[in-house]
Amino acid sequence: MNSLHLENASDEPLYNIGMVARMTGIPVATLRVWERRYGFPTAARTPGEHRLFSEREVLRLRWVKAQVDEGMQTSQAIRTLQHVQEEGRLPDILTTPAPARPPVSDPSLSAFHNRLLELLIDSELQQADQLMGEILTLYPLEDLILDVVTPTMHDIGLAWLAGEISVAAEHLATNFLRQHLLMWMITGPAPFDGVPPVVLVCAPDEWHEGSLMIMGVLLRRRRWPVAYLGQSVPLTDVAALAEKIHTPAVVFVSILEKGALALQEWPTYFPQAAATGRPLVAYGGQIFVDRSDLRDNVQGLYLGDTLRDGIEKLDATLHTMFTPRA
Amino acid sequence: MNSLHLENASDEPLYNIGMVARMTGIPVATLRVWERRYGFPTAARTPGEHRLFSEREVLRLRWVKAQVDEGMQTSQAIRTLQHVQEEGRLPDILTTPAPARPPVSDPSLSAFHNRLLELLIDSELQQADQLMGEILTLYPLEDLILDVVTPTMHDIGLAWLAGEISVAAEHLATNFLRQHLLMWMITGPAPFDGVPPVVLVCAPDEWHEGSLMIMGVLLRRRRWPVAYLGQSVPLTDVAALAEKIHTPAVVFVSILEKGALALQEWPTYFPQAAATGRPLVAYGGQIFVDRSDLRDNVQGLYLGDTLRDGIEKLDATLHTMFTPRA
DNA sequence: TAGCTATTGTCAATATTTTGTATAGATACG
DNA sequence: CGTATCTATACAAAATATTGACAATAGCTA
Repeated sequence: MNSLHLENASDEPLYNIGMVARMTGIPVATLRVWERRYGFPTAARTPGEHRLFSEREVLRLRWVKAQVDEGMQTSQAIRTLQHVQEEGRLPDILTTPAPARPPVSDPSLSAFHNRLLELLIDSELQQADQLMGEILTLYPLEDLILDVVTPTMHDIGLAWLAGEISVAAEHLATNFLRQHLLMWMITGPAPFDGVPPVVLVCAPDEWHEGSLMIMGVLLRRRRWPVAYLGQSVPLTDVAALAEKIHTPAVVFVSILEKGALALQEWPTYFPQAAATGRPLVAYGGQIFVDRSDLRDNVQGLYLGDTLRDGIEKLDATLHTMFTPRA
Repeated sequence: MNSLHLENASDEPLYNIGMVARMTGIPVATLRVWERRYGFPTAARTPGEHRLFSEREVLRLRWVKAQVDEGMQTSQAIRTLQHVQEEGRLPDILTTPAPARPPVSDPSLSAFHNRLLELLIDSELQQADQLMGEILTLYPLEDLILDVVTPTMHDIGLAWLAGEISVAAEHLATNFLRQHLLMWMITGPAPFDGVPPVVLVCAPDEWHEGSLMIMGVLLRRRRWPVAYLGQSVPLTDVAALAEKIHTPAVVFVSILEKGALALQEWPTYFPQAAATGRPLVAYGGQIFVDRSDLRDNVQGLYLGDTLRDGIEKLDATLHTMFTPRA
């Protein structure tokens, strides 16, 4: 049993008011007056009536502070917080820049990964949902995806291959993760204005869309609009679509050798892109990591061996080729 | 900048007038004078008589602003909005086309369906997104799904069959709609507390999940938690999962005869459900509409010939069987 | 064309609310 | 004992509410 009880740990009364003021940047007097006027934040009391705030309350305070700093009125921010919590919606850490970004390779993220895997294998969707929400209050979405969702998807695939979980459990878990990824692909920060969407598509004869979806989400988070095609589409059709919408880039992902081989033919269908480099054609996927020889025969930008490398390289390249206006 | 999730617009009074002015670009004084002159927008009040606007009201304001920016008179835009909302019908002003006016979007659902189809076939994702947002300012999500999304999905399937659109365009359009449906399935009002999720799954050997996704969204909108399995899962596995999570109901959908025939066998795998009626087993899908004889050999609750009937019947039955606490 | 009118956004003046901060006396903590 | 925290009250700056007036525009009429 994994011993990570975030719920309990963060509800524990820990910090006195001065500490909280230093942690959040909210003056002591303000904290008190907020409590009196709005009933927020709530705090346990010592026998002598001194306030003790929990970790969770500090997070909520940070969120409210962030909203207020962005111009929202205090009462409104607190109303919104409470409304959002009643609805079970996550506060949009997604739209507001993460304050004081925690270190990237935080060991607790791998603990979250194990916990999420466990919940999904047990088909505990509601708890899994809650866990994702909690992770998002602590870490940016990008880290959640790269360090938690990606390994979890991978492990579920393995468990299914090994016959350790039923088809139903696998479908349920996969759809759970897929739903969240697809949602994140269409929500989030406003996309760059006047930029046509980047085309994301599996290689021909390729049906695994996991890493493609993740690339889609990461691109979208970095404000590139995304046209998600998903599973296997003939290269002719991709080329026609790319030309029609004037896409800045086409991204292919392949897991299987068959798809990688088919990709070698892309310049035949995109002569213009092969000659001029526009639109950008990029590719990646596990098969190119395992079989580096396959990369030699595929033109275009190789996205590197990891998703992290991939999104960095793609984002950087797009930014050098285009200068999107906000 | 605060980005509103159009899909979750609620009636909760949240935003003060200054915030609304920033969100909509309508000056504070104008908002007040509109209220005074036209009775729109409406706003709740704080104990001190300050206005509090809901998200939905912000969306309505955005819609009106868009119409005004396109040249419509303010009073007329507001009249149109109110007319549409109260009677679900267009005022004559719009049905008898104004001479030489820039085209104002026609707020009728079938018109929206055609417009959305057109945009998706042309791969105009951003415009399609905007259109869905507009529709949601005027109609509830349930109408958008049943009267716009469903026929659009259907027509895209037909266009693809007829070879009128490329595989790429079809994938793009389908994924666009799928993304929105899956998002709506995991967002929305807080689900009933303490109720295990309803299991949604395609019949065996059935790969079309369109109407299943729609049922999922509609159920979720009515606050039933949903476990979405999607495509073809063996009945054994479905039964095991259903038992494990103590689901209140299992919903099967089938489009093809093969799936409908396989469904006849479900009582073998769910002896308890067949005997006691718990969990509820319900089914539906186009094949049962076309071939009513197939219904005779499938036990369980038949959901009726339309999605509208289906959700009503399912919701009602679930409510009689269980009394969820809020 | 000139004049009248309805529509519409903006502004001004004054009163009230909201909100952060400051002060004072008492109590708790270590 | 010194410092921190408690409650309660007071106060000033910013935002909002209400009412009435006014200028610009468009459409209509004589």
